[in-house]
Amino acid sequence: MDGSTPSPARRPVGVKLADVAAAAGVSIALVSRVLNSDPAARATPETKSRILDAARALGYVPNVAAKSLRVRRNGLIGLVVHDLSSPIHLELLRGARTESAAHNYFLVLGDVDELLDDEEAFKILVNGNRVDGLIVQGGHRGFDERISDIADVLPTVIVNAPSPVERDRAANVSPDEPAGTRALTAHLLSLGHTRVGLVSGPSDSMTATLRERGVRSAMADAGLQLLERDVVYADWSADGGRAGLDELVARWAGAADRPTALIAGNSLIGIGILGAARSHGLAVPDDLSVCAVHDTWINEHLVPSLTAVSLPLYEMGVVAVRQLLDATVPREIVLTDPPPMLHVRASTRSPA
Amino acid sequence: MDGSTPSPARRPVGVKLADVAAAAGVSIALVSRVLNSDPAARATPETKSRILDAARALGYVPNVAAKSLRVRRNGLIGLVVHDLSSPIHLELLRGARTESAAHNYFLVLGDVDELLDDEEAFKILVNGNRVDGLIVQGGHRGFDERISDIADVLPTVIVNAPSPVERDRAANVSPDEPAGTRALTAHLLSLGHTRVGLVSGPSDSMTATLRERGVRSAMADAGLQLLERDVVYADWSADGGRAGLDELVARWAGAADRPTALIAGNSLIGIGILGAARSHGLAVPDDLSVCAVHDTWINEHLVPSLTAVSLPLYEMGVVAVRQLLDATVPREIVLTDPPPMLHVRASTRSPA
DNA sequence: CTGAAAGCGCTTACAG
DNA sequence: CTGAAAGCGCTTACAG
Repeated sequence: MDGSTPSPARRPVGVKLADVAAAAGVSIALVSRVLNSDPAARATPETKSRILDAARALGYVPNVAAKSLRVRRNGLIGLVVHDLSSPIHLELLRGARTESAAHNYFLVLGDVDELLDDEEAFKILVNGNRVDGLIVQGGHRGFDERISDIADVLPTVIVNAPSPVERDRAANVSPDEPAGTRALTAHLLSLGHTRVGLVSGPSDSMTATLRERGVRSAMADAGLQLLERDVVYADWSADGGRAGLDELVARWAGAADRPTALIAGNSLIGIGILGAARSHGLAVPDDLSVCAVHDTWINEHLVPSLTAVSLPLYEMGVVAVRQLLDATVPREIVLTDPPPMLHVRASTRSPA
Repeated sequence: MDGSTPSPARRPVGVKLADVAAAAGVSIALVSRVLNSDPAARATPETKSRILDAARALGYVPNVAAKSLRVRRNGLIGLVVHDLSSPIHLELLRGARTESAAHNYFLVLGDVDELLDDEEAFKILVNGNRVDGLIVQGGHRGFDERISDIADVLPTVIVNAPSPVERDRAANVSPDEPAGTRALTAHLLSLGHTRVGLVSGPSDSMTATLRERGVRSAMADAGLQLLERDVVYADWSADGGRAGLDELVARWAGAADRPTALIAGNSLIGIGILGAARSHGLAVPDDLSVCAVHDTWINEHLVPSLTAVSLPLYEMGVVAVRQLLDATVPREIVLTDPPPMLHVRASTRSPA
């Protein structure tokens, strides 16, 4: 709630239960029961429809504050993410929003960094009965530590990245990360590449670790391995991808041999690699194949268009909401369905 | 509020005013006054700090439902947009979110299409005292008609596109659209182009009309004009941009002359044009300069990188929230500050 | 200045 | 089965 700020003009009070009751000539208790289709309420069909008609005629809509004060539930789910400008979070957001709507819930938006900065906002959101539950995006250095405080007081679902909270206190919903990079690696191997490099996310990121694991496992399956000198860690950004390739190219300078294909830890890194490759005079895919985790609409429009694997991020939002609303016990869910889907585009081909 | 769906486990009730009052040995009325820094409450400094200490020690956070039932205000602003996946809406969302947070308000998300489909959700959001006010994105065929219903009961700010609602009932915040395309046009003219084409948005879009007007006015200033055969209308999408260029190229087939530069109605259209140009064997910028409205991070990474003008969308979100929270009278605000900013990149150059 | 009390609009045991 | 009444946790005239 606010405190400091002037407020919008107060609205006129709307139609309330008492108005409907008066119009229908019954008690407000009965109206409440009928409107909430309480099975105990067995008013005659005629009375029932009189109530329903009156409610409709008056345009009755329950006052959400009064209702939630009574039932201790307010129809709001908090969604707390890292960075709204990433296309990744958008898919999550869309999934969560659609599923919430299907349950007549609305989504309240929070931003990790802001919540860390503004303790008051944090408390209002978490302790003020502001929301019925919270979906938080894990994998943020500073915020991960606070998740446990949240889980103390609110049903909590951590999405996107495993977090340090004990398994029985918060649910966890994440994509099958290794499966995604496994699919990318298998694709490259099937093209005939035998030496594959990785521009990973930050080395302390659990998500990055899982993705790297997928690459390693697919390589191992083929009797190959990911060489240490073919792996570099970078920010989850285009600049990170650019710096990552710069670093690899520097390593290649004195070497006899180099990878013929690169996997990017996410699509932003992939975009950065594409740009950096041009700077270094490396033609993609002729000199170097490139592919990335996350399929966003932009991949299609890059030059060359970017081969990528899509993770079920929309579904992650959907499942997170379901877990919050339906589940009785916190669970750890790895989304294996739909499986990661490979979108082959122009940035990958057989090695020269 | 929900009705149909099982709900998350009820949380234990938290610390309430009565607990603080008991701990401090005063009435709950006094606690309420001190905590809300009611100037009338002149408890001795000692009492005051006893209250404050007790509240802090117990971790008191006001119950938002009870509070809003009393004061008829709930600290929530609804933001209703067309399509969450567009980078344009994201900037608006970010601005609105940040400014809301500064006022201790949270944002509740709505989707235009979904609200049109789900009348119940619409009523809860609009009539159920769910939010204190609504920021809606104008320019949506179906939804624009509903805005007037909303403005009847809720403080309303229309952003992004002028809407048919009478000026005194809803505020209006939009960028200076003509100024944006004027800047693009002036840029092209300064490069030496004299015939400029336009792949506009839909012909029935007010935003598209305003942007077209900017092009015309800048051309007129230079004693030139935008020819009808150089204008084509398209969806606000990459596919639209692609179709737009296809159409223009078809027109050029039999013609002696054609534009040497194209302005795209938005960045998605611009991206589509870039792709279509490649298909048609047109080199950008050598054969054709291309630039667009809206500067998003992706423009930098396209090939060639895309010259664009940025509109103050973040600021639009900020101003919309301020208008909602502070203003006493609905206003029509055209954002002239910051002015549209031109980002010159590789997609524009002097004609051959 | 402070406290007791009313009341915001609902739901839900509890009687009848 | 239905209604009268209590109560959810606050704020705010109204007395004192």
